[in-house]
Amino acid sequence: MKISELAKRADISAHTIRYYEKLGLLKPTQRSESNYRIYTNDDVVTAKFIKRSKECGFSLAETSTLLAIKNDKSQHVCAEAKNMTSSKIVEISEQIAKLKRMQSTLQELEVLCCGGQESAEFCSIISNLEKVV
Amino acid sequence: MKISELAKRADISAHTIRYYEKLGLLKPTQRSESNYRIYTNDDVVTAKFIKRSKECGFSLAETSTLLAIKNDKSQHVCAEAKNMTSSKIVEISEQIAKLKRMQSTLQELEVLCCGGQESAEFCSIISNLEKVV
DNA sequence: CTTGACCTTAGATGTTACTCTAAGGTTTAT
DNA sequence: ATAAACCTTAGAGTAACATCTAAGGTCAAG
Ligand SMILES: [Zn+2]
Ligand SMILES: [Zn+2]
Ligand SMILES: [Zn+2]
Ligand SMILES: [Zn+2]
Repeated sequence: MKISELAKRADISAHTIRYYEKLGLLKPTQRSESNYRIYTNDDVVTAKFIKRSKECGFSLAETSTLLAIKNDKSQHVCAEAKNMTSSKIVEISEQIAKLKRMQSTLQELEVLCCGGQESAEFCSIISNLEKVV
Repeated sequence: MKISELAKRADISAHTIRYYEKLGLLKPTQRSESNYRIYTNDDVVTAKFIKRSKECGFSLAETSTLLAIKNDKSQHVCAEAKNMTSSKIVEISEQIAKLKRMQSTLQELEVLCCGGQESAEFCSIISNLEKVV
C-alpha cells in the first residue's frame, strides 16, 4: 500500500509518517518504480505500535528503543521493557503530582477572587502572585 | 541592583531574565552609565510574580497577560484574572486525566511482564503494544 | 595596572513533535 | 487527454522555554 493508505489505517498523517521515517522509526519495506513508498501489513502493525507507545507517554526516542526490542525480540529481555515501563510510571506520577500542586494553588486563588466587573485593584489572585514570599 | 543580584534574589538565571526582557515581561527601570541593567525592588517583585505564575502553570504568554493586569490594576477587572485561573484549572485537570489514563495503561502492562532476563520473545509489554486493536 | 568577576549584544542551538510549503513528478478515472 | 488526486524532496516554520556562544566592554581589589 502507499503512504496515504497506511496513514488511514494507522490513523497517523502521511506527513508524520515521513517524519517518523526520518527519525528511523518506520521505514517502508520497499519503493515502487516511481519511487513511491510501499508499505506492508507489518508496517501497519509497526505504525500502530508507535501510536500506542506514544499514547502510553513514551517519547519518540523511547519508542525507538521499544521498537528495537519489538523488531529483534530474541536479542532483548523482558527486564528492558519492564524497566522502561516502571520508569515511565514514576515519571508520570511525578508529573501528576506537580500538576496537582498547581491545581490546588490555583483553586486557592480562585475561591478568593470575586470574579466580578470591579477593578482589579484589590484582586486577591493578582495580590497573591505579587506577594513576596 | 545589577542583573546578577536580581537573579539571586528572584532565583531566576540572568540569562532567563534577559530572555524575559526580550519578551517584554520584565524591563529594567533604568540603565547605568555603562549601559548595565539596573533593577529596583519592584523589579524583584515582578520577577517573583513571573516565577509564581509559571509555577501555577501559566505560560509566559499568559503570564504576560497577568502582568498587564498587575501593572495597571485600575484598567482591569477581577473577572479577567478569575477567568484565566478557572480556565487553567480546567486545562490542568484535563492534563491530569490524560496522565492518569497513561498511568493505568502502563500499570496494566507492568504487572503482566515478568521483568526477568529471559528473551523478550513472549514479553507481554511488547506484544500488547503490537496488538492490532 | 592587571586580574578576575561581571556586564553587554545579537544570534545560534537545543528539545519534542510535528506541520506546512514549494516545486515538481505520477497515477487514475472520465 | 486532461484534471484530480496522489506522490516526491529539502527545508522552513511553529510552540514553549530557555540556554549558550562569541566577542567584547566595565569595574573593584590588591
Ligand atoms: Zn474582586
Ligand atoms: Zn479578583
Ligand atoms: Zn518475561
Ligand atoms: Zn516482558
